[in-house]
Amino acid sequence: MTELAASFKYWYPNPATLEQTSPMAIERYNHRTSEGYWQQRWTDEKAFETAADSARPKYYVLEMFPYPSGRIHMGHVRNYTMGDVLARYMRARGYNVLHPMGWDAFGMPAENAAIEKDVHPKAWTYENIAAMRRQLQSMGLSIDWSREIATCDPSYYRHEQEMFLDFLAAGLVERKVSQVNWDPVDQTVLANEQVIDGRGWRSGAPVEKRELAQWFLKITDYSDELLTALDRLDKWPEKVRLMQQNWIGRSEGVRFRFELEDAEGKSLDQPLYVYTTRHDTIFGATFCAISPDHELSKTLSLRFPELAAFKRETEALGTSEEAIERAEKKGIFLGLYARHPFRQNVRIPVYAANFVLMSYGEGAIFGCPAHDQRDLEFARKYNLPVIPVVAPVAANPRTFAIADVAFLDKDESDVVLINSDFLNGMSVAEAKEEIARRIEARGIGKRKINYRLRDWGVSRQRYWGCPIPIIHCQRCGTVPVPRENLPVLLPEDVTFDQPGNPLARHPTWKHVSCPSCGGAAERETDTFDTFVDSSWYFARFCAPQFERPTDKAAVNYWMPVDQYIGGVEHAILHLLYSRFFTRAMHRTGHIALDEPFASLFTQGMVIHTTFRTREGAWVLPSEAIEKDKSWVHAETGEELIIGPAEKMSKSKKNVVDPESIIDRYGADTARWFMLSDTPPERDIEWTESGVAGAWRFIQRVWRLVNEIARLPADTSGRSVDDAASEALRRAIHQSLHAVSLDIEGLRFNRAIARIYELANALTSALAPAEGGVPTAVLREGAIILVQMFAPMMPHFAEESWRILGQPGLVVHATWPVPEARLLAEETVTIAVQVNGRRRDEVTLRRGLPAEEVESIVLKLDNVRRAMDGKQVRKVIVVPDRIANVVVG
RNA sequence: GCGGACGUGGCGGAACGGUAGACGCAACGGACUUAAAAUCCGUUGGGCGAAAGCCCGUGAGGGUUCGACUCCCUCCGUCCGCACCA
Repeated sequence: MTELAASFKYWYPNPATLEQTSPMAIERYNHRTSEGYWQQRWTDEKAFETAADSARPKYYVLEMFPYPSGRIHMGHVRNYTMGDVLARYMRARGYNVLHPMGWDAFGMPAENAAIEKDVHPKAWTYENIAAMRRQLQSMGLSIDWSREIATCDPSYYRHEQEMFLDFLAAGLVERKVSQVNWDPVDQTVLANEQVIDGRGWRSGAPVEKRELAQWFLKITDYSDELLTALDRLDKWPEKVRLMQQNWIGRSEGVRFRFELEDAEGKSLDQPLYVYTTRHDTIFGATFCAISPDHELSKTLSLRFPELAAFKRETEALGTSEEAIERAEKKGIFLGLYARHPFRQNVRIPVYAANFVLMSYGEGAIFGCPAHDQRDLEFARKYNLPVIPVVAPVAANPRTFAIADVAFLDKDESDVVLINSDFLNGMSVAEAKEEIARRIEARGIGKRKINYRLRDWGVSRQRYWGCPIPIIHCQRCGTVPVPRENLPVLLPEDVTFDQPGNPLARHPTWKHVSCPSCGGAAERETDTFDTFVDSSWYFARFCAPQFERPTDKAAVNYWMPVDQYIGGVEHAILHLLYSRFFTRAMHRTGHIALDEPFASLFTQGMVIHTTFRTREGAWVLPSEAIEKDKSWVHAETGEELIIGPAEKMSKSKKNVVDPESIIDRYGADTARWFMLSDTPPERDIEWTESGVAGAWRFIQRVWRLVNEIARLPADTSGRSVDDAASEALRRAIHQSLHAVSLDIEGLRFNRAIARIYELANALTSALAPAEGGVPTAVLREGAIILVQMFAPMMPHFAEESWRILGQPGLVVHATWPVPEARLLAEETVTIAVQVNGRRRDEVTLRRGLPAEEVESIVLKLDNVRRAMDGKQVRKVIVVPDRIANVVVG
C-alpha cells in the first residue's frame, strides 16, 4: 500500500463531485486513491477469511511461501498473482476458498545478517516479515491473513518438535555417522550447493570431509512408494515427475559376494559384496574395485600407508562436473584376489578405485571393461584384460574386440552373449535371468533393487533453526525431550562474535539433567534443516492456532492442496520432502492422506535485459535510459552494453523493484502485465513498454466503462435481440465461456487476449453515434467484462463495478454463467479447399448435411477456377469445419 | 554420457490433425493539436500484381494424410534437470 493510500481510510472522492467537474470529461483512473481504499474495504469486510464449511465445496490454493528476505521481488509478484487469480475466480464460482500466507522464516541469511550487521536474527526476521507483509498487502492479494504463520515462531516449531518425536517413536528417525562437508573456518556443515570448487562459499576455506553423527529422516523407507505414487499425480507436470523419478533412481540388479584370497591363495574370512545391474557380463569381469571409503580399505590402510593418501586425494577431487570429467580413473592394487563365481581357478585382482562411490550399492563393483566405459579406462591404465561378452548378432565372436569405447548394447534385440560359457547365445535379458537364478541357487547373493535416493540428513550446526528435541546423556544415550517440556525454545541471548554454532557455546542452555536418569546431560545443539519447516506448513494452514500439530477435522476438510504453485527449482527437494513428510504424518496419525498436492503448477522466472558499462560494471535498469535506439547511463551518459535477458538477480543488477512499480503504475497494472502475453510456465521478460501497455489498457477500459455507465437508458428504441445486439451478446457470452475455461486451465495469457478482444468489441459497438446497440446490451457487456478481469485486477474491477452502479462489491459477486443459447452460433464460416489449399470460405447454417455442403462448394467460382477443369475425385466434408475438394 | 522440453512475423506469443500468425508490444502512415504528450483511425510474414488474385512460408530433410505448426523418422540448434549410480 502506498503511504498516500494508507492514509485514506474510507476517504474517497465523491462520485457526485466527480461528475460535477464536467459531464463529459472522464478523469484518469487513479490507482493511488483507489487501491488502498479497496484493500481496506476487503479487510474490513473480512472478505477473505475462511472457515471450514462442509456444506460448500472447498478449494485450497497455495503458492510456495516466501523466505522473508526483506523485500518482495518480481518472482513473488508473478507467483502470488497467479494464485490470487485462481483464488478469486474459485471464490466467485461459489467455492469455499482457502488462500493463506506465511513465512519460511528460519535459515542462514538471518545469521549472516546477525554477523554482518550486528542485529539479532529474530529481530531481523520479524522486521523483514513486517516489511514484506506490507508489500504483499499492497498487491491486493485475497489472502486470509488471520491464518498467517512463521516457521520461526515457537507456536509453529513446537509442533514440528512434537512430530519429530512421533517419527522417532515410529522408527522413521535414525542417528548415524555420515560424511559431511565441513567448513573449518565457519565451523559448520555446508550443503553440497554451498561448496564451490571445493571451498566454502562464505569463508573460501577448503572444505573438509568429516564424519559426523547426524539425525536422519528415513525417506528411503518410502523410496518405492514415492516412486510408484508419481504415476497417480496426473495433475503434476510431467517434467517434475520425471525429475523425481530420476532422483529416486530405481535400478534392478543383483547383490552377491566374491570369495577373497591373498597372493598365496590363502582364503580371507571376509567375502566382498558387490552390486551390479549387468550380471549378464560376469564372464567379462577382469577386476574388482572398492571405494576408498569401503570398510576393507579402512582395514587395509593400516598395511598400505599409500591407501590413506589415495583416499585423501580422491576426496580432494570434488564432485563438480568438470572435476569428474577431468579426473583420471585411478586405483591401488590391494594385494587381494576375488575368485570368479562361475569360472574354476580364475581369480581377478582387487583394487581400491577413485571412481567407486561408497554411497551407492555396496561401495564395491566388479569391473567389466568391455561393457563399461569407466572400467575400460581403468583396465587400459592398469593393463587388465578386456573380454567382450556381448556382441552384435552379426559380429564374429572370435574377432569382436573393444578399442577405446566400451560396447554398450543400446538395442538389446540385436546383441548376443559370447565368451560366456553357459550363457553363450543368450540375449542380455536371458543371461541376466540365468545368472540371477544361479547366484540365488548357490546362496551367494540375491536379486536386489537399489535406489539412488539417500536418507535425509536434517542436522544443521546452526542457530537460527528449530531445535532438535533430544538430550544426550552419557549413561542413557539419546533421550527424547519429554513432551511436557516442549517446546525446546531457542535461547535469545546468543552471540555471533565467533564462528560456529552459538547454541553449542551458550553458557547454560545446553546443560540439562537427563529426563531418564536425572544425571547431567546435554541438549542436542543442532537444529533442523529448514526444509523440515516447509514440509508440513500446508497442513498447519488448515488450523494454524490448533494446540496440536494438526486439527484433523480441518485437515480432512481442506487437504489436499487443490492447486500448488511455485518455482520449478523446488521440483525435487521441497516437493519430495513434503511428499515424504506427509506419509510420515499419515503413519503417525497426524493426517489422513499421502499426497499433499493434488495439482502442481511450476511457473517460469521473471527475466530482464542486463546492462553493463564498458568496464563491465552492472547497471540497474532504472539507471539506464533509451536514447536514439541505444541505451545510456542516466548519470554519466555513457553508452551501455546490452546483454541477454536473464533471471533477475542482485548480482547482475537486472532487477526491477515491485514496490516502485506498484507505486507508479499500481498493483493492478503489475498483476495484469505478469499475466499477459507469456504463458505462465515460461520465463517472462519484464519490459517497460509492456507495463506501460498494461497501464494504457486500464485507462482505455476505464473510459469505456465510464462512457457506458453514463449512457442514457435506451434511446435507440432498438430491441436487444436485433442482429447487432445478438452478435454482440454472442461475443460477450463466448468470451465469458472461454475466459472461464482459460482461468481454470491456468492459461492466463489466453484469458487476457480474450478480454482484450471483448474490450475492443465493446469499444467498437459504443463508437457509432447512430445505429449502435442498446444500452442494456452494452451494460451487460461491461458488467461481464469487469467480472472477468476482477480476479486479475481486483481494485480496478471494484472501481469499475461502482461506476457501473452495481450493488455491493465485485469480490462478493457470483461468476456469471454464459447463456447456452448464445454459445452456439447459428451459422458457421468454413474454409473451402481444393486439394488441401484454401480457395474460398463460405458461411453456412450450422449442422448443414454434408451432401448440401458439397453441392454448395462445388458451385463456388473460386472452387471451379481452382479445379481447372479436372475431375472431382471426392469431396471431404467435416461438418461445420471444412470442405476439401479433391481433384486430379 | 543419461533424461526431458522447445524451435512460428522485428518481439512476446495464438492455432480440437481442418482458413497459420488471434491478442499484445514495437514500427510506420493519418486525424486531433500552435506543438508535444495523450487519444482515435489505419497498415504491418515474404514475393508478384493496378486489382481480383496467385506463389512461398511454422529450424532442415523425409514420411503418414483429402489436409500437418500439430502425428512418425533422421538431422541441426537452444534451454533445463541429473550424472563416475556399477
